[in-house]
Amino acid sequence: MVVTSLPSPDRGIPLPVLLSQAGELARELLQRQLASSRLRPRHAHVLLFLEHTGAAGQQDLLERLNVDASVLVGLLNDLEGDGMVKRRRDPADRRRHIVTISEQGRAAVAEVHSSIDRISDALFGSLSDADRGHLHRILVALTSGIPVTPSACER
Amino acid sequence: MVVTSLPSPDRGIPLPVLLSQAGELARELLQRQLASSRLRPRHAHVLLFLEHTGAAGQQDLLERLNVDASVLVGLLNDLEGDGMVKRRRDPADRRRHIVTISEQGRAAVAEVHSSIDRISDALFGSLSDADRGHLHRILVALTSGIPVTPSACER
DNA sequence: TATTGTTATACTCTATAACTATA
DNA sequence: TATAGTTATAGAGTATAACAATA
Repeated sequence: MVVTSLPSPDRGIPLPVLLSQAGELARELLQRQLASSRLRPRHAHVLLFLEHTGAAGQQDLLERLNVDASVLVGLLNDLEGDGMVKRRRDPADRRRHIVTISEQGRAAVAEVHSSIDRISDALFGSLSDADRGHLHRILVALTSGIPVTPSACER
Repeated sequence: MVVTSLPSPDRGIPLPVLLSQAGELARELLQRQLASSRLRPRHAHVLLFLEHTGAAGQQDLLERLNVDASVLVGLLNDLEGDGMVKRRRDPADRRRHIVTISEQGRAAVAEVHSSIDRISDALFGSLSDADRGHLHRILVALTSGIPVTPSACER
């Protein structure tokens, strides 16, 4: 008997695919948990980033959050309309907007942390503290590599 | 001086948010790497799942891949149109479709593995083998919990 | 001429509801 | 009556391109 194609060894679901699927899972839970507020996951990301940077230019934000400039404009319009962030011109370079988080924004981000604590249990409840630590350390390493340069994966 | 609101302790970016962002990163790289073929990430997910199950009902697929039934129909139409999967009625329950992967589908999924190997290096190149192992084990644990029950995160 | 931010628009992805056929 | 699959359609999310202001 001639075997025309070798049976492919089952390598299982590859790591990047698992990561993508787990990320969707986390995003979905977060979205559902935030639904009661008027925040979507991206809004939460902006607030969380501003919480520990205090202020940032829009370029910084879109690079770190990996969103398009036009998308960020919409997010900031929403957040500014609700008084959670403020935009002001950078005196040193009047093209730039410096985005800051307001007191109201800090209050909202505290709620976000509470929401996230709840889904953390649902997501990571089965993980040991050590595993949570591992995961956190690894993900920080991965996401600190953002933004993705298009050339990063071209052969 | 009266402090009207306590300075919120910076807890950093929470784990579910990091996971969501890392997942988007992986998804984006995968999408870019698959762009040369006619496959999108979801198509690849279907093929990868069928590769190691051989055959599955559409209900199994949509639960495992966490996609809507109508979305799955479109994906399978694409894949079947390209001869990568086949649908046949389940004789035991003629409502069900049993989906199988074809030889051509197995060839395509081999290409997918190659594509993924390339982005794996870009994504996880900075990680030790031990960390990759940790991550794999943890993500398998997380994604095996799919599907998400809506009640899972409701207080 | 390049960069920051904005707007308008088109495209993709996904979810919802109604439908067919089988059980 | 309930379930598997399909279709059509609307909504959300995102990217693209043209623009204004500033460097």
